[in-house]
Amino acid sequence: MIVKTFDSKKYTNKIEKHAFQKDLINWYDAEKRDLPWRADQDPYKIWVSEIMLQQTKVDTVIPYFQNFITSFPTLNDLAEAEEEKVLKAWEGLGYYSRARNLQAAVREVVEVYESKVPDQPDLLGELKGVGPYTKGAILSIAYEKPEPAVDGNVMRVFSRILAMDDDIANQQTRKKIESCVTDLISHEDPSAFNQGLMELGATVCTPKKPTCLLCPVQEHCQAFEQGIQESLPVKSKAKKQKSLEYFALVFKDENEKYILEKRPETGLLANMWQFIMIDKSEVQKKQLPLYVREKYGWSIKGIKELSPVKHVFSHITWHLTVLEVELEGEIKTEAQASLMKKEKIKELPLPVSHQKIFNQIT
DNA sequence: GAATCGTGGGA
DNA sequence: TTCCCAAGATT
Repeated sequence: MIVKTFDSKKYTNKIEKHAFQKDLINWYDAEKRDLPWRADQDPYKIWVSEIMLQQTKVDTVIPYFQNFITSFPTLNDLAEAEEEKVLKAWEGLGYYSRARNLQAAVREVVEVYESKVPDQPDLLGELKGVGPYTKGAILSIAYEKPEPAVDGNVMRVFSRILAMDDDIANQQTRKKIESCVTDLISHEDPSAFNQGLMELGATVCTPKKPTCLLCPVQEHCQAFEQGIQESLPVKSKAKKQKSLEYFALVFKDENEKYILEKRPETGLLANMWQFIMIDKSEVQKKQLPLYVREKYGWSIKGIKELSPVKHVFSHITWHLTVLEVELEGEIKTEAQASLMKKEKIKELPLPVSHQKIFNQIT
């Protein structure tokens, strides 16, 4: 059997390890930003912050983190909370499965590990939503264990430090860089080492126009030495996204009540609430009254067209034609749909696209 | 391995 | 406008 091996030493041997560690950690200790999740080493709070920070900027996360910890101060509080309250606290942050996975994992920690976040890599990595990066982040930051925590920042920083031209869009590259970090990580302060790499990537070793003149590890950087820092890391481009068109129907009855439905528990915007959507390819606007009568059994008194909503996701763009539809008679809603007043809607977790619709309701 | 899964901000 | 980007994980 042939096993492909990656010789990380081929890269990391070029680095003066202890000087690199010292320069990075001293810089981090002096320059690190004062962020709310750096107030203490509570594994639960570190965990929450790391999940929120996935693919999300620090400035965006700060208020969500503050509110989340106020609402769910401890692991047990989160375990006992209603899922809908958790989703509401996550509303607007995106990637909502993060919130559901976090709560599921926290419940497992309560039941299986007596409410103590595991400090063993294998056990921690089995929890829902805890992948290679988050596992390493919790272990190093909360438990001072010398484990790699390789995110986009670290891949960029290491691509430059080591002058690696591997495509960072390739999954395999993360594993290679994990090996390199394992070679170089400080065993005296793995937390400052890992966070220092990320802090450096976020503030100095930026994707475009890195400020190498301010870099604490400039003298250790192979890319800077070769003058190729602007062309690293190599990253292949994502393909173009699809476009989908829907009617978004704001059904309203005689008592100023609106009809919303809960989305399926898997897939896009799982378990979030929304106004009823109909794929435009299924029905034309003229046919709507007939369609609504056949599918829902409701009679339409009048239709008013509101402003269209365009919403861009990572891989899809929604074009929503928004229609406020007055219904007559008594309304019976199906299992997953509910009739409710505006005040009630405000308590439900809505994706941003449907907040845009809600904000148009008079 | 490639797709899926959100959102807001900046160049 | 359009594109890229941000402390990734899951399927």
